[in-house]
Amino acid sequence: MNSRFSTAVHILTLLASMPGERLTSEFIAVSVGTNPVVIRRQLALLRNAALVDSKGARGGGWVLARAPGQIALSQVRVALGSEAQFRMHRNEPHPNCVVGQNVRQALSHVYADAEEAVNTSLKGWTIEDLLNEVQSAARRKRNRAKAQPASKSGK
Amino acid sequence: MNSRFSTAVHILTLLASMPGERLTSEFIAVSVGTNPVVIRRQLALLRNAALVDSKGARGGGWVLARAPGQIALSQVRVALGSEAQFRMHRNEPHPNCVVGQNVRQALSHVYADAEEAVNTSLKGWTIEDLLNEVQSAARRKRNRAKAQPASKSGK
DNA sequence: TAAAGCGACACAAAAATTGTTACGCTATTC
DNA sequence: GAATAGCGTAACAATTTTTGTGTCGCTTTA
Repeated sequence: MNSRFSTAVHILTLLASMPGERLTSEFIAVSVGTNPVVIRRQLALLRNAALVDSKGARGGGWVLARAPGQIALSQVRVALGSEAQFRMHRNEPHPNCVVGQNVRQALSHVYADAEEAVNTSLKGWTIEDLLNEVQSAARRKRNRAKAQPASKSGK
Repeated sequence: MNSRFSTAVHILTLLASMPGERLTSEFIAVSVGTNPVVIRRQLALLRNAALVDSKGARGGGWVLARAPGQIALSQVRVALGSEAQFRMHRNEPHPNCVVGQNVRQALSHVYADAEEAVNTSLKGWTIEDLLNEVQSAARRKRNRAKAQPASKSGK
């Protein structure tokens, strides 16, 4: 299942946090804690959806293709093609089993409904929202650390 | 990824299609096309949620614990504990990366929202609905076959 | 013209899921 | 009351999916 979506949001938020700068896949990979090729794979999909822009060669790298507030998480989801939260079981049912022969089709309606619900939900969040949450969480941590310089050198 | 949910719905629909009868895990396994132990694993979870009832020993087997119209797919989902459609990436982010250190927490809000949306959607479907869909699909196929006894002996 | 970066593919490693075997326990049935 | 059908469960094997790596070519900037 898809931790890919999580990674993609992570990357986009990172790009949003350093506006204007072109980040290389290697830099991103170090921040995220994985391999540059993994990053490129993800970003290639996001580029197809016109969410990011890449430039090869020296001085190249990645930037957001639009304002963070204009990137809804539903778009990210679609871009990744990760719309398969539900998955059919692929067993060969017994030929005489009426249920087995037809349940998948019935389920596909259910799943289409659920997908739509998820999408609607994700439409309510943008990369800007995420960045804000991340930054205020970081601020809270800093304040807490300053208030109680308890453990290691108040860092 | 969870094709488990699909399997569980399949099983429940099968039980609903033969009301009153206790089906053995082996019978179900043959219908579904898998191993009895796999079936039991699933049904054990559904039993914990009081959706089905089992009886061991001779003459034993499984039945629905309530009317098919009283089993919502959201309950099935909860019973299976399959509420992890989204998964966090588990890479160790760089210690200095503010985004990496906080994005998971931010995402957890997003995911909680989405889960709720899915649940609401699944509440709208019951096993009875599925059974009806399955049965009318089967009926349609039969009629089509009768209308054009084209291929193999009009079967 | 050399180096930095992306693009893409093939392959390796790891993780998660699914299937299988085996054995104990319980309640029927004869 | 003994044999048998069937669940309960755990351990293990096989498969599938996901993630990570290595490599090499191409492009652009310095």
